[in-house]
Amino acid sequence: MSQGATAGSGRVPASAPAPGREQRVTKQRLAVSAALDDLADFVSTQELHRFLQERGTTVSLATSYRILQSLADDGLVDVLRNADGEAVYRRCAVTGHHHHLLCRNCGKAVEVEAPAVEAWAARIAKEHGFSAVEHTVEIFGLCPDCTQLQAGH
Amino acid sequence: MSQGATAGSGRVPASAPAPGREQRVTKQRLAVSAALDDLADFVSTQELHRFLQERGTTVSLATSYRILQSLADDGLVDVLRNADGEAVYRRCAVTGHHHHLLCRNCGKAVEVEAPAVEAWAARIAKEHGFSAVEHTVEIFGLCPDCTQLQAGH
DNA sequence: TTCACTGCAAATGCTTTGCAGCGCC
DNA sequence: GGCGCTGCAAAGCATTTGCAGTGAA
Repeated sequence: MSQGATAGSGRVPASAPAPGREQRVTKQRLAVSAALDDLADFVSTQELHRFLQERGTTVSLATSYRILQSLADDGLVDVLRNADGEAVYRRCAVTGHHHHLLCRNCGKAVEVEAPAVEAWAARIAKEHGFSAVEHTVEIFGLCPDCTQLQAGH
Repeated sequence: MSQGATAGSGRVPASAPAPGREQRVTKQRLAVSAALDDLADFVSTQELHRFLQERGTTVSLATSYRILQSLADDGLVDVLRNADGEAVYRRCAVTGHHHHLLCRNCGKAVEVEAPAVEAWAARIAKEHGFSAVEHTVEIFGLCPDCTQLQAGH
């Protein structure tokens, strides 16, 4: 609690993500980006690193962590936590801000948008005088498939 | 990712949790249970352990982890992951569902209700065929006091 | 040439586990 | 009296970070 919030990325939420923040295009960055495209599903840093090794591309583990965090900070990928508490990333299908509907059994994730919730969060924060606001919204449940399995049990 | 539930506990999912699985009533177990009642909200094991220490009850950190996992295995508490990937627990039967507006600087928390959000979450889940739904909503920002401090800086 | 990006390895911090003693049943 | 539960300390792991060399612009 004391080491607060920062929602995954160990970065100070400097309110403005610096627009002119250029990023050098390196072999490693391209490799990670390409891997995310190919995987097209949530992967942990460890998994992505293993994938790159098998593919023959060499990117050190530390660098994998750094690139993934960087991408997440820039909003280019989605960050979530799997059941083991590891951070998992996936290329954003939707570029805008959105939330997730997660199956607590199989891990399936559905992206959902919630303009109403965004507005609500902004209003509540304003009413209480809060600034530099961010929010997280996650819905957990059993997806249709897992619901059936449970019922059959 | 592939392995559901057990969330971190290196425990074999023995399919049937053995009905007669008796649990000895120890001072520590009672202390943890009482603490969960008093906190009545999601706490990480570390937080709960700190809380117990401040309260004067002595329960080792390792034991806190064991008891919390045990309770979770028996379905007596809810388990979730916070933004930092730590496991957070909460007593199941919650009276009065609500969310929080948190200051990321001083930790101040304001409880807020959001009937509109509850309804939205339920609807979204239903649309996607999800059952046994729960959700978490947290808003992070700088409280009025901390906003001023930042501005003055 | 400059300075961000990398790789390596050590460090960090949460969580788990082995082992011996204690206390609930 | 037996055996599960505790505490302590060491081990395990994912993730982060310091530092010096490399390469993109």
